[in-house]
Amino acid sequence: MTNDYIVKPVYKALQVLLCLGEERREMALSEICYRVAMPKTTTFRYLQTLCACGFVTHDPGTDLYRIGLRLWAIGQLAREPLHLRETALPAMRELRDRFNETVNLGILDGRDIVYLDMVESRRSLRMQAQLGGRDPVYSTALGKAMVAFLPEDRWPEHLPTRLTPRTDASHTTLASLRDDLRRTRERGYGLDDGENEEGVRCVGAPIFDQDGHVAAGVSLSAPAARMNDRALPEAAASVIQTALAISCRLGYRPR
Amino acid sequence: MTNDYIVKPVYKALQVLLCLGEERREMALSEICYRVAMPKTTTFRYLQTLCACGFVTHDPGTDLYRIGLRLWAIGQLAREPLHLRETALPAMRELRDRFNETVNLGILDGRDIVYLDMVESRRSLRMQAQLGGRDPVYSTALGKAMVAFLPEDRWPEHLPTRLTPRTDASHTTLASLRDDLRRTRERGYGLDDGENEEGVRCVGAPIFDQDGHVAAGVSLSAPAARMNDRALPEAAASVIQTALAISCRLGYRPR
DNA sequence: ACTTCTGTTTCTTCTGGCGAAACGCGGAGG
DNA sequence: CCTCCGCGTTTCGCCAGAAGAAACAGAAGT
Repeated sequence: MTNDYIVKPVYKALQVLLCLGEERREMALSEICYRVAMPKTTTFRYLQTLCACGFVTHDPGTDLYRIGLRLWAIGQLAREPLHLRETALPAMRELRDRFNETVNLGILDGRDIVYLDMVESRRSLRMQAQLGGRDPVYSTALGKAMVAFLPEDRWPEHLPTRLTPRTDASHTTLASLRDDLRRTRERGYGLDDGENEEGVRCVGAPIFDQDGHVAAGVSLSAPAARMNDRALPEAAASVIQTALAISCRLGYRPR
Repeated sequence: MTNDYIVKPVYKALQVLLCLGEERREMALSEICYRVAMPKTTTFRYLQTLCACGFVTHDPGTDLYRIGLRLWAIGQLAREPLHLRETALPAMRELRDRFNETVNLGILDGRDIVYLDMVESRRSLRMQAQLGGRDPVYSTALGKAMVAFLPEDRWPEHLPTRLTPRTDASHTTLASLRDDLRRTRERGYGLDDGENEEGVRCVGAPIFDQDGHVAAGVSLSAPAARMNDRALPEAAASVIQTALAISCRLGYRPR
């Protein structure tokens, strides 16, 4: 079965929907059509159709569009990540309570990670990702931890062809990124050392399912001042331990 | 501006998506195409397209489809009902705490209500709607409370042309339903007396926005044994009071 | 073996998706 | 005042591809 069955108008309209959904704010027609690189007329029609179905809401006062009620509702009802979240939550809480830093659960989606759940530090200064939000695989500990444990011939599926550094610490070449992934695999955890956001350190480890495949990842994030080089080894070991505990609850059997 | 801009394939694919979303379980191709009343080939293509974009996930083992990660993620990020929920929540909690029964917040969406938020009773036997879930306007106190305060020429937008009773207590004719709506408007609250679910009573009142338009509704639900005819007047008065408090926080000015 | 049901593929018709261009409006600047 | 620009909305005609009937392939049951 190949991809011969893509209905082009549907595919393109869904890109419009994704654009609005990921932007997380109201957008104007011009901005949307620029973002999705489609002619204005086409984008306009898709938006009208999306509005007719309740997936998008148009504010006639401002002429801005935003995600609509029906999409919100379906999103609340969707069971997609439910089992994983429930399974991971107890161990995530333990990890959070041990370090009083934020713990994230995420999975791979193309070249991004998507945050499935998070258990936040109780401190004022804490990491706060968005449930359902995304970050690039290559600049996050979560992303690197998951990809590193995939077969190498599957890495290109999750890595960009060109790197857009998010900070001064981000990787700028694919070669250095692949080295980092190999290091990640050897030591068992991925490290985001200010690559996704300046001043933030993050340690991530992969979660395996019952077939031994990478199912998700769990990470501990903190301000760099609190996760310095002395604190890192213990944090890394605990993240690995947490990921393993969750994996076993998913049916994974370590060899 | 009329509805001359509907892109048919997009519209139809979104009906497939709505079908899957509202069903809340995995479905097979045959069942979906029966539900949306489309030819198998067409439905199959739409599903492939929806899968390609991550809105639907196909399980190759079972050949079943379900709502996919990307739709879940957008649903979590969507801000659609956020302001209403935040505004209503404190008053809803007070109402719940006063009666120790479940309080629901919902809005109109076509002929249904959609549950935006809920604050649940702490008792074992309690009402439990689904966040993002739907019920028909005509059989719910929430629905009736909201529609009753719309101009009557807008009632047909929200009422079915033919009634499908959900219980023995449900309305069976449009005439009796319209009488109920007029009564609702006179007394200020809608009553679901076992019409949506047997043995459940529910009182609902409309929430108005700053322009005096119906924005939402709030309701108190309980097992009928606990909300008998002696308890009903006080509950109704409190629900009306809560709705008014929320309305004022939304900028509504009572006359 | 045959039947039934499922999902997948093929082929041809003609609908309507598509986008360039035009239109209308409001705001900013000279 | 006028002109320009940028926005969203509308028009028009071509041909790409959406559409669906029919066939195919496989699995399960009798």
